Amino acid sequence: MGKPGGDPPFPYGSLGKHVGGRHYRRGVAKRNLLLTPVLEWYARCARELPWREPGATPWSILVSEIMLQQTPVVRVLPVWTEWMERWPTPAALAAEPPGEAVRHWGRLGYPRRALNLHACARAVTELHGGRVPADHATLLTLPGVGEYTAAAVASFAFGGRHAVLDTNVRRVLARAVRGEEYPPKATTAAERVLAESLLPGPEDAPVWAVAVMELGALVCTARAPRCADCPIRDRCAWRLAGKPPYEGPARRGQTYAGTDRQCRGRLLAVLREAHGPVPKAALDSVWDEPVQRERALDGLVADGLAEVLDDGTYRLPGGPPARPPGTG
DNA sequence: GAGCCGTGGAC
DNA sequence: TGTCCAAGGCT
Repeated sequence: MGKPGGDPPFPYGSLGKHVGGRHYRRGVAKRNLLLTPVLEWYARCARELPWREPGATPWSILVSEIMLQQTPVVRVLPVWTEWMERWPTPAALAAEPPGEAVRHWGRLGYPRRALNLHACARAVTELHGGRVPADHATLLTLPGVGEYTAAAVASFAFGGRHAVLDTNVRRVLARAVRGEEYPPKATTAAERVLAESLLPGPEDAPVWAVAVMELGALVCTARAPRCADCPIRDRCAWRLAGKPPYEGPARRGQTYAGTDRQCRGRLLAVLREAHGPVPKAALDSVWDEPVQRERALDGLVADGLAEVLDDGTYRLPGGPPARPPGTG
């Protein structure tokens, strides 16, 4: 079986410790002029995050990526740490009922990701010999793993060469290359082509990916970019154009109060914090509007985030915690 | 492709 | 206060 979580042939933890490209950038292909300044900046300014350390396993990196979907790093850190202590391998999580993943998801948001991660653990255990797949196409078959996450895991856990196109990278490229303040609402083919064209050689591709993401997260931020601290400010098309404001349709517009989402969140919080099945009255007490409440509750059950018992009580799916022998 | 899926911090 | 945003994915 090998080491828990699998042996990463590529150490994510070494990403910040070299500024590479010595060979490839001498090649004839169109050079990525952003590569050297971004890599140097990353070596100097990258955050120290536990999933980037040398001891990180493919499993721990996969967990971090899914937790980080639409969720800030500072909120992921404590939950990721607890998960890694509790479930250091896919097999450890796979041995639990899915409800335990949901319970220990806490308030990270989008709790179906907890269910996805549990399903990932079982798929890895039952279909892939207990090891997180290294191949991008195989990663894509895992629940909750889409284009971005597959590229990120293949790149950061296994050293693959992929365009890793998250919201940070899209924003950096929109500004630096296209000269626009924000990228389009949905990822376009043009963005993928651009990201592919900027990919350095195999040796540098993973560092480049994490470095551009980090630049977007720390410097080239959505609201108040710190252009004075930017390693590519002299090449940034948007800054050189005088930072023209975003033109286009409003990019958001979702209220939250009173939505089904808020209702689902309230209901699930009750189940998470309970240590056993809860009577329906306990759920009724956290949301006044009955039609919406029933719809939301049915939705949670349909999504596999809750289940009804024969006596009409509700709980997280799959029963109580599985206690190891002798610890009850 | 648009809408949906949580939560909390910043401004 | 309300709005925007945070390492997306799925239907």
